[in-house]
Formats: sequence, C-alpha cells, structure tokens
Amino acid sequence: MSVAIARGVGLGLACGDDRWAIATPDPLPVLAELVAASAPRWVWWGDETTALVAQAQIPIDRCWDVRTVHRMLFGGSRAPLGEVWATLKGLRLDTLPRLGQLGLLDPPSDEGDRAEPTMPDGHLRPEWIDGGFGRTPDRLAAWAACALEAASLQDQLIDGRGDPARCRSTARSESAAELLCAEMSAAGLPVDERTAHGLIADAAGPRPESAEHDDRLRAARDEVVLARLEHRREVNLRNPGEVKAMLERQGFELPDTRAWRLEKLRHTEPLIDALLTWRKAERIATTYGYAWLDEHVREGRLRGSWSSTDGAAGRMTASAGLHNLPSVMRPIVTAEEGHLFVRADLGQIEPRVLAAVSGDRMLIEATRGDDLYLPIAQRLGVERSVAKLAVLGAMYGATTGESAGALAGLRKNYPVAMALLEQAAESGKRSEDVFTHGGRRVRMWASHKQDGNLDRAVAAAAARGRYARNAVIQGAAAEYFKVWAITVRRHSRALGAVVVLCLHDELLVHVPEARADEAAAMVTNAVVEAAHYWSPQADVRFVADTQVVKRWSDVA
DNA sequence: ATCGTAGGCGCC
DNA sequence: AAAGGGCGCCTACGAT
Repeated sequence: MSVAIARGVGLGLACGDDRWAIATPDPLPVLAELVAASAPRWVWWGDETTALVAQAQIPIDRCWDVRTVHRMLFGGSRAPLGEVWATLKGLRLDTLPRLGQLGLLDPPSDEGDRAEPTMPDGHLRPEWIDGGFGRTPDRLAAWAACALEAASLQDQLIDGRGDPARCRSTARSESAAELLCAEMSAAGLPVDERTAHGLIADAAGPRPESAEHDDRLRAARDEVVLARLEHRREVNLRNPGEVKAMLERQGFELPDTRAWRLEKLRHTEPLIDALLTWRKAERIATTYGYAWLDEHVREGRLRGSWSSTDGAAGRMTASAGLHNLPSVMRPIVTAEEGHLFVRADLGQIEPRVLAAVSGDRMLIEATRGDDLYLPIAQRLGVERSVAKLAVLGAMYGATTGESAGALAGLRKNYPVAMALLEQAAESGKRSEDVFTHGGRRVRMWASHKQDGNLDRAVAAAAARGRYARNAVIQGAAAEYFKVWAITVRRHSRALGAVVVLCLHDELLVHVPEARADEAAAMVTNAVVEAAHYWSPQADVRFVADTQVVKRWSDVA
C-alpha cells in the first residue's frame, strides 16, 4: 500500500482512489499516529515534505520521493516538478507554463470550484507547484493524489528498464537516503564551539574587532612568508600568478604553484615551507574561520544542507564544509554530554564494488581478505603499492606513470572487471549516457564547440571517457553506501542513536553512552545486511572499520 | 555592480 | 608514485 502526503493548511492524504485532507492546526501528530498504526510506503513529491517529516521526527522508513526517483531515472541534478510531471505524462517540455512575473501572467483562475492540480493541457499548475497546493484542504488532498499518480507512473517506467527489480529497490533506497539527508540537515552535527574557537585562533589569530584589526592580522600572517624573501617586496599571496612570479625570482620554474608540486621542494627552501604552512592557515582563516562559525554553528550544532543525489554519479553532497572540514578542525566534532560517536568507514569500497558489479570471479576472490590489494599484487607479481595504484588508476582513467605498466597485467588477470570499465569509457567518449548498476542514469555531454580543433576534441572525448569510467564505480559505490546508511538509520532508532554525518564511505552515529557498543555492532552488521540487499554478487565481501569515539578525530 | 571562470585547496 | 574521478568554497580577475 502507498499513501501520499502533502502539507499546507492541514494534511492531505491519498491512497488509491481515495483522497482526503485533515485540516487541523497541527496535523503532524495525526501523521505520526498513522505511521505508527500502519507501515505503508509513503509517497511525496520531494524536498518540502522530507523537511517536514524530518523536523517532526516522524519515524518513516519506507518512502518514495518522486523528485529523487526522477533524478535517478533521468540523470541530472535539477528536477523541477513541472518537468518531472511533464516527462512522466509524455507532455512537451517546450509548452511548460511558467509562473508569471508580478502576477500579471498568473494562470487564469479557471479551475472553478474543483481542486485540480493540472491545467487543461495536462501540465501541473505553476502556482500550485509554487506552494499553492497547500492553500485549502481540497487542494492538499488532490496534490497528494497527484503525487501518488506520479509515483505509479515512475513504477511503470521502471518495469520497462533492464532490471526492474533492482531499479525499483534503488528507487526505494535512494528515497530513504533523501529522507536521511533531510534529517541530517535538520539535526546538525554536534560541535564543541570552544574547541572550534581555539583551533581557529591557532590558525587565524583572535577574532578581529574591526576591519582594521582584520587587516593587521592578515598582514601579520603574510609577513611570516614575505620575511623569507631575499629581496623584500609586496607580493599578494592570494594571487597564484604573483606567487608563481615570486617563486620564479627565487629560482623555481614551475607550471603552477599547487601544493603537491611544492611539497617536494618543501625541505629545500624555508620560503616554500612557510608558504605551504601559510596556505593551510589561510584556508582555515577564510573558509573555516569565525564567519563560518557564526553562519553555520548554532547551539552546538553545525548545520548544512544535505542532498542525497547532487553529485554527478549520484553521490551525496553537503554544504557548510560538512564534507571537506580540514582534518585539523575535526576535533571540533564532539559527541554531546552523555553521548559518543560510532565512527565507521567502508574498507576499499570502490574495488569491492567493481568486483560486485562486474562479477569478475578472480576479483571477487580477492575481496575475501581484509586487504584486497595483496592477492592482486601477488597475481600481477608487483608490489602492493603498485597494484593499488593500478586498480585505482583503472577506475579513474589514469594513463601514464607506473600504474599504466601494471594495467596490462590487470587486463590479463581481471578481464571481466576491466572490460566493464573499458565499456563505460567508450560510452563516455561517444557522449552516450552510462548507467550505474542500480539503474541511475549518468548524463554525458557532447563537445561544446566544434571548432575543428582535433586535439581539443580528442582531449574532450578522453575526459568524458575518464568521467564515465569513474561514474559507474563511484555511482554504484554511492548506492551501496546509501543502503548501508539507511540500514543504520533504521536500526538506530531502537538504540536512541542518530546518523549525523555521511561522507562517501564513512558514517558518524551519535549515540547515548550506554548503547554505544551495541550501536557499533549494529553498524558493522549493517555492512553485511546492506550487501545482502544491494550486492549482485553474494560472495563479494564488504568490510568496515568501526570505532567508538568521543571526537570524530579520535582515530585509534 | 554582478556574473562566470580559473587557480587553488579542503575532503572522499 | 603520479597528479586520474567527484564535491564545496575561497580569492582574483575579466567580461558583462
């Protein structure tokens, strides 16, 4: 059974042909009761409802998020509801109505007394999409019924896909992951603000009291680097061109001033060391400084917006620095009083996923151990580090260096896995969309300019090849990760635990101290449960490293 | 002024 | 050991 919901002046619900609305000042308790009483699959259009369910902490596990499923079926990250509906109904996208500016072109009020979410031509009413659906109980019920129809159309569409059962299960898990994202957005990540102030002060100095003070602090940070110059002069360290010129004057000819390039020279020259140290501090001062703290941290929680699907291949994204907090800042992520974190990350996830989606028997064999690179190195007759580099290179599309040498060995020993990657790369070169194992479409793009420059066209095709090659692995890994995350979310409820961070292959779960060990075991077991649900190959082994910590940075 | 892009760097 | 895939966010800068 599926029940669709929408919320405005009350709660709109639809189930099969029945539609009804509950118009009370606070309909959420009613919804909570309904959830407790039955376990339907809840259907909704997208963000607005997930935010509502998350904020009200309604414990829904089974859902169908029309917008999220649309992104999965058609690719791309934008999915305006008007387009979603038009696509499902086979309506022309170039006849999509737009919400008139200044109200002059608002759709005529020709709907009469009937609450009808669509116009005579079949398109959704822009004014409804824009929030008008919530104005009256009748509209709410109709909007919910319309979501139900959209979900049903998507379900039919999935029947026409190559592997409907798998595609359907991906649609469901991705929908639940979207709800988890809404919950993480609402709850935030526990952060110790005093530690944060201390770390920011270490890098950027005290909190500036005025614009002039800020300038002085900046100049003082710069001075440490500039003082190393043989001939003192003003250089804008924030301008890569000026830095490059400065290094040239010091005798360093470099194509650019990237850290990995400078790192090699670090110990030959105090100036380089000072510059690299400056950049680290500057990163914290600018991106993760006081302004960041003021904007994103409130009452001990760091909040950003999470999306389950925004990454090109379907990875999660997060704003507010949640996905790229520098490691030196990670001690700020601290469990609250009486709580601990269960921190766990999947081990060697991408090559294990490659084994699963390709079904390469020899590679599957290699996943049996904790370290899958060891048996690969043995087969190839190379060092472990070389084998690792070669496997990663094959998935990222590296073509040069030592990894390229081992590539031939990989092709010979793991032909099925390598063929899958090659096929994806070929699709990419031809600008043909690729599909992840779970059925997500990953859009490719055509060459923008046909300027007749063959070199550039070849380079662009090669870039698409690398992108597509990586997308089928990264995308499938993201699908498996999300299944793991929602499995943990579902089991967390009984322990009073909450998933507070997802980072591509890593989970952070906030849990009362007394249940921490139970939660850790649950998280580890969930790796197997998720593999059972997701993996097309039952004998691929997935592993996780799980720890109970007070701070995110407490890695044993 | 506002926008997009490039170089850079943080994380995976 | 080489510098390949993804994301968000910073500054500087040129185009609009």
